[in-house]
Amino acid sequence: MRSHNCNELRESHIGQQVTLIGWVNSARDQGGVIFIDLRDREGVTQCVFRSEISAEAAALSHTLRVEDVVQISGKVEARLKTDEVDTTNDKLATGRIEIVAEKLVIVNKAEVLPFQLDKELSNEDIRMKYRYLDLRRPRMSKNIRQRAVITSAARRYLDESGFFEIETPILSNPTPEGARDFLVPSRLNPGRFYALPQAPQQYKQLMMVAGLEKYFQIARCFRDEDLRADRQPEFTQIDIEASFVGQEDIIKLVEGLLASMFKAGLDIEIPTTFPRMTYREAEDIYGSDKPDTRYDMKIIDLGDIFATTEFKIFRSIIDGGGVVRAINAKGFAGITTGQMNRLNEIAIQAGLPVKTLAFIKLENGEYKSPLWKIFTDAEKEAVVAKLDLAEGDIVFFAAGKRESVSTILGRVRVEIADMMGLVKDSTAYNFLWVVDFPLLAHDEESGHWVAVHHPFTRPNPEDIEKLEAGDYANVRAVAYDVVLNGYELGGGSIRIHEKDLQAKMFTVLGVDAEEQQIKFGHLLDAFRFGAPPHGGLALGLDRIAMLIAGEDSIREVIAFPKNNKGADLMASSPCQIDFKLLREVYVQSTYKDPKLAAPEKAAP
RNA sequence: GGAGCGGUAGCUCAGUUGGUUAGAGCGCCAGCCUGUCACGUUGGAGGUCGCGGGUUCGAGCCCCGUCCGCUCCGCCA
Repeated sequence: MRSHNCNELRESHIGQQVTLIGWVNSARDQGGVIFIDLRDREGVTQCVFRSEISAEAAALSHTLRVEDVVQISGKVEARLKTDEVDTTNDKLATGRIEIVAEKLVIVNKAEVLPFQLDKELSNEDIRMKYRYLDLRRPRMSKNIRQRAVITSAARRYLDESGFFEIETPILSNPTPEGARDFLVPSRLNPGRFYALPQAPQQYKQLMMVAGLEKYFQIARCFRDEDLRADRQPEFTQIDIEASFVGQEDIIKLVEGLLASMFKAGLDIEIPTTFPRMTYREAEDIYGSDKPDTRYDMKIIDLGDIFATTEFKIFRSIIDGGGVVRAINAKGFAGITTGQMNRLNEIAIQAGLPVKTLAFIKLENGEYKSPLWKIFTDAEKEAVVAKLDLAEGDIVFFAAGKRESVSTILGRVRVEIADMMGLVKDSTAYNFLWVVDFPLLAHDEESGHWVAVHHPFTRPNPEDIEKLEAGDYANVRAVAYDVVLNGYELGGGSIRIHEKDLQAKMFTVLGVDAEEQQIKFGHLLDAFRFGAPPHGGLALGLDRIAMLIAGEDSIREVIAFPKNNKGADLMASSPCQIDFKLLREVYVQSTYKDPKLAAPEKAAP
């Protein structure tokens, strides 16, 4: 069908007879001479039609329309370049040659497309409905290719590191205490259901018990939760588990893995030792467990300055074990009213107990602040010094419980960075390990302790006494997240491999012995028969591909993603299921469609 | 479940204080054009202003409701 692809021919091919096949990328009909840019997935090659060469081909070329599939045969010729005329095109890799067409076969005509492939398109409905056309656009085609390349690099790296790629069941059980599950009814077992896996967590641990030692999987995972730009109901993890390893082994492996993926995807060398930060530091300094460290704007604690303050509000908060903290948005004193309102909204949403975010700004040598008249001279001086408050700066304050203040200032920090455009270098990749996550968190709503990572996570051996003593809030886990530019790329932990410790953990989480046996019996049993110490991590492949592609939604790196409501507009899924099909799997719908349920109005 | 932004030609968007026949660019259709590469050029077609109701002499614009999309919070590794 073809002798070369559309990105192959160079000056060295001049004089050769070739056949190309692809899509009409553009047609420039000049009456006597017609230029067709022929495109395949590799690139574009210009083909010229002249009636002197082939009257038949030239006549047919007048009828070509963008996106027709055509086969063109002819001779490779040099494009003319003299002092007077230059017909070469440096924008094309093939721009120094062209095909002088002798034969044209219209393989398949294309109707007029619903949108132009060479223009950006903001209507995501239409993009998704015609996703197969959307994917023809260079940007999307590049994204999908890049994803394939980095996936392949990950496979190669793990393969070379001695990991077996092993598949785990898609039809499995619901995940206790996890996200909502997608359910699949079982026809052979009336009234019973499978669930699609949220992650292959238990299977991979059981593979370690099985003695497979090093496992990975490019694993599809499913969660029935609300969606976001970086969240899809089905997504892909690079899931990794290994035996006889500690945290340092996993960290080293993953640093190398990510380096190989970035090398493959972007041809850049990233440093293979990432900075580390404890969870506590991340929360205190950046107000997030996945801080974006491409810009500074650290949260500063002012507890020492206000330790003995007369200012009643700060006084009572500090006495009550709370904190007073602030961030300095350097050079942002010119903040607009609209931006200020936006920050207030964000702060309130994040839990700010008052209606406005307190600030101090220094403009034209003058301090402006609702707090200024309240602070003593010594406090003013200390605040200015500690926050490095200079001309043109604005400082935002929050006071209250430690966690709440972190959240508020962390969100405000990110928003300010966005408003100020602090991320100037779009090719900056700030990797970071966040370590020493807490093992447990108290869920205010249910009153229970819940696992911060998951219930199989190993408590830090130094904190075992605290676990025994019931001091749950202060038990650290051997758990770690890898973060890039404010996105969590992945997380993992060293696991519990002892039956008794695992049972103890379940008990702390409020799972009694009977329930343990029902839900986790297989795992507890497995741990009785010589389970090796093990641990691992899972990386979000979609997010990595997104960041490498420079996109801000994972939909841009997934061939057929779902929209905000989990729908595929092209295939119209999810769809209604025929009553007969439901009956076969013993499922009865209790849903009443409000549109159908509305009583018919009598015609007038 | 909540908040914000959006929905005007096939696509991207503009549309003033509510006022004549709702505009532009690209695309599309029909011509012209032998060196273009965002080709150029002449002419033309194309609209239920998301949908429903209301206010008004008059609504793309104001009000109420509703649907859809996106972003964020809640939720979620």
